[in-house]
Amino acid sequence: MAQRRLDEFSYAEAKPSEKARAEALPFTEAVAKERKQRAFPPIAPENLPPSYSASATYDGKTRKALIKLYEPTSGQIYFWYDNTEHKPYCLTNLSPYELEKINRLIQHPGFDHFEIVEKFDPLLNRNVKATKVVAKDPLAIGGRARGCIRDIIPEEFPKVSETPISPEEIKVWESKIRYYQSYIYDRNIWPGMIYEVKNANLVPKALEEAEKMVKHIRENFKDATSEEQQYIEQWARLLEYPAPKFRRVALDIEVYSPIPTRMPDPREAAYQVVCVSLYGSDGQKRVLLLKREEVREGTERLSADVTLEYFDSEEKLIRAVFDALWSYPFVITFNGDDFDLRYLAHRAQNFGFRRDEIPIEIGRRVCLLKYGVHIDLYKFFFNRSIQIYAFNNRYRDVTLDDVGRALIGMEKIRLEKNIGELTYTELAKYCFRDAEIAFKLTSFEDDLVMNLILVLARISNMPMEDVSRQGVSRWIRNFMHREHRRRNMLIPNATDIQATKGKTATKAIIKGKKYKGAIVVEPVPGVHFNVAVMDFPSLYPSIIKVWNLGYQSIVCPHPECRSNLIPDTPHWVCTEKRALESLLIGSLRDLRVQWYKPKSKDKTLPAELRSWYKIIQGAIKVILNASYGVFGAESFDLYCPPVAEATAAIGRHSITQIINKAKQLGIQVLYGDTDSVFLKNPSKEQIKELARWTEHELKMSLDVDKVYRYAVFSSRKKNYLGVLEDGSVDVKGLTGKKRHIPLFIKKAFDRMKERLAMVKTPADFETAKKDINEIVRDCYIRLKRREWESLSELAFNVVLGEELEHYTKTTPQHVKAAKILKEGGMELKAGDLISFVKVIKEPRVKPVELATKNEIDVDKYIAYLHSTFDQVLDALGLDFNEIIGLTKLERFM
DNA sequence: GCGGACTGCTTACCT
DNA sequence: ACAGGTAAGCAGTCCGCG
Repeated sequence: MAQRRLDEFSYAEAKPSEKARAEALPFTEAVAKERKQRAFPPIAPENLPPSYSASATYDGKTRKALIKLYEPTSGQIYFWYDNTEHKPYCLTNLSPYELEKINRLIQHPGFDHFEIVEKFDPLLNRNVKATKVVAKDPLAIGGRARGCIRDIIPEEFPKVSETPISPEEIKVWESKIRYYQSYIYDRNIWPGMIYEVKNANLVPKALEEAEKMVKHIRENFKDATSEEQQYIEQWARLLEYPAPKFRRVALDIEVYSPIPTRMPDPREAAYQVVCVSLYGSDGQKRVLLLKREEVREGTERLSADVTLEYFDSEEKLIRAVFDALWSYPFVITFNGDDFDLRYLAHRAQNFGFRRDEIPIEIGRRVCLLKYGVHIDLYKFFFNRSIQIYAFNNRYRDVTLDDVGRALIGMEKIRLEKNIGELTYTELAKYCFRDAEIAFKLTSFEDDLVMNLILVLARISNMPMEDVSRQGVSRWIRNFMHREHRRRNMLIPNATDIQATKGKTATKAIIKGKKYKGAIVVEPVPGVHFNVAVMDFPSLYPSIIKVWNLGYQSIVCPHPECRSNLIPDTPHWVCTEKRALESLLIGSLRDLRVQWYKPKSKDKTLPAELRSWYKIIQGAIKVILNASYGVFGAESFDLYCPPVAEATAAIGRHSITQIINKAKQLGIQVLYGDTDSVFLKNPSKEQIKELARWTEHELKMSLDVDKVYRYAVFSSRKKNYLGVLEDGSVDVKGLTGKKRHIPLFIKKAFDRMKERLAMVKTPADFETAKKDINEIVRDCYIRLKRREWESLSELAFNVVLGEELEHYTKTTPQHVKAAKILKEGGMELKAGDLISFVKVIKEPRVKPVELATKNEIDVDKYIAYLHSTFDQVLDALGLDFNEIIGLTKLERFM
């Protein structure tokens, strides 16, 4: 099969045009002048070469939806305005005749007209007539101000109705969808995909190579139903079209602060912007410095390719920064929404800049750009799903320093002085480094982050700004909404889904939870050689697919479906109509498991394509991982707890059946959690038979995920250690891997881990045990003798989960330490990491920087060492106290 | 008035 | 603002005990 390379598409490679080349030149007056002359808005010409729909928004001036197109050859953004007279609307079950009686509606300045439409109601399972209430602008439908159309209808109609009617009977649908989203659903515009402007119309650009691939992929799914194939094709198209090179600049600003520990308030913007760094993908590396009398020139230099520009007025400096913000299609910041861009915008306002001179649109929670697309990496990396599933928890604090260190091995420059006391070059270096880290966070591994955002924008149908800021439940909601519109289905209100399908029936094990979750099998303690771990790839998405789960299909209105019961629940599921979720999630799962995952590991493919496939499969993984949970999340627009409950129940049922079958086949099951079984020394035939049986009986695949040379189980669930064939060690749940424990203990644990990795046979264990004894004893003795390198090795590092005042029920140790820090004048907020050591004196804890060697409560640390090692020692037949006892003897001798 | 048993809170982890 | 299940340590409470 012929594989195409991404760069075979000529426009995918940025070939600098004359204009783009000018961008790469050092900053000159001429360049500045040319930029100032650039027209705004940059309206797309009658005919525009292939461009990416990077963003969508509503333009208040023209009252039109607006698509921001990124043309990668020139590296410019072009605006394409709607030319189809599309208008904002919502839907209601009242007739135009009834609605006409509502004076406040008819006289609303934003009201336009009514239309009668027929839609499929997924809760009633039939077509219904509805009235489309069309407005002149989006705020008329549902603005923040009171008195918008969506509120007027249920408020006023009971007053004017001839027959009594309660507000609950009056339905208003789809009034909370953002207008530009509504627009791109209705006009079938796919964010992140490629379009041309032809005769002023926006036309999708078909790429022959990509289409060939899409067809090829579809043909690989012969067993799927034609409906499923259609969806597989739709997803594959979104994923196969190439990504552009993103011309972009990373920006970071430094502001003078009279109180060095306090961040200046970006809403007041009361203090000077003293330095701004710009790090561009086009090679421009600029540091803009404000000349100040008190500052000396430093002796350190920045590298030769960085230009230092000095400004005698702050206003001019800000204008120079704004020039960049008017010209780059993508702007990268770390926390720009809440600081950098917000500060610059307000500072400019304070200077009296005209509105049209400021390139920033200040929102309540975000700061967007009038010209290009602003990506705030803080928001992106803060996203839990991104943190856990896309980056495997490699960073822990969402700070530029920690994310930079974890992902690209770059740290912030540590300052020993306050911003106000730095020399020019110290300041420049510090500020420039931040911009450099921010930029490189988007460029490492072939622009992984930019491409990931692009892929997610395509899957979720969201502008790049939104997808990079919002959570996974919004991504899923949006592609669900899009499909409702595409199929002419009414998008139900959350309250109506809940009223018809809201009840759960199982009892959760954890107090306060809504329903029962997964099964964890009691482990068989001890050391076991040759352990095969078999699991269901994407169990819950598979269940959603195979069992046709969705809010429509669960507890459907058909009497004949009532016997199609879900095990362990009173719920039944529809046998007649395929649920949207089942199709969308199921097809996405199949595509990942059967296509993108294997392709991302296929060494015969070119490296560049492989890395693109890696990004794709990672993006799908993030979405699939959340696809079950969202149904149990109240915040999700299609919240439907019985769907989540059913999914978990089928999961329990499936794994229970596997365990029974395994036993029946004579395989010992050592452990299992949710979707996995750990099998002791199974034969090839046994594995094959179990997989065959599962495929046949459960209609789901069961794979060998990995084989441990040996695994060590304690008696605790979610706690084990496994050594793979290649000698790498999986540690799961053990205290020794938890990130809050003192480094001192962690180091000893890691030594033990390394030693265990060397064990190949049961016989090897004997010497290994002796060495492990030694490791534990050594650690114990060093603690007793207070021989540690520094106190920070003894620090527990615990995240402050809440604001300090919020701890009212109890005062945990890290909060006690935090309170001591606060007394010393430290500013602390939720999310901060507290480092403390355990000391003898009340309150038994102290922030690490305030403690001294002799006040350490050594016995507490020994107790902690004990419990940490016990998790492994008891499985190895070793005893902590015996190890320590030996030591006592030795010390006597 | 004290200590052990117990519950609840909090964090970090697993799938 | 995806879910529930598990481990661990500590804070706080209750109850019995002449």
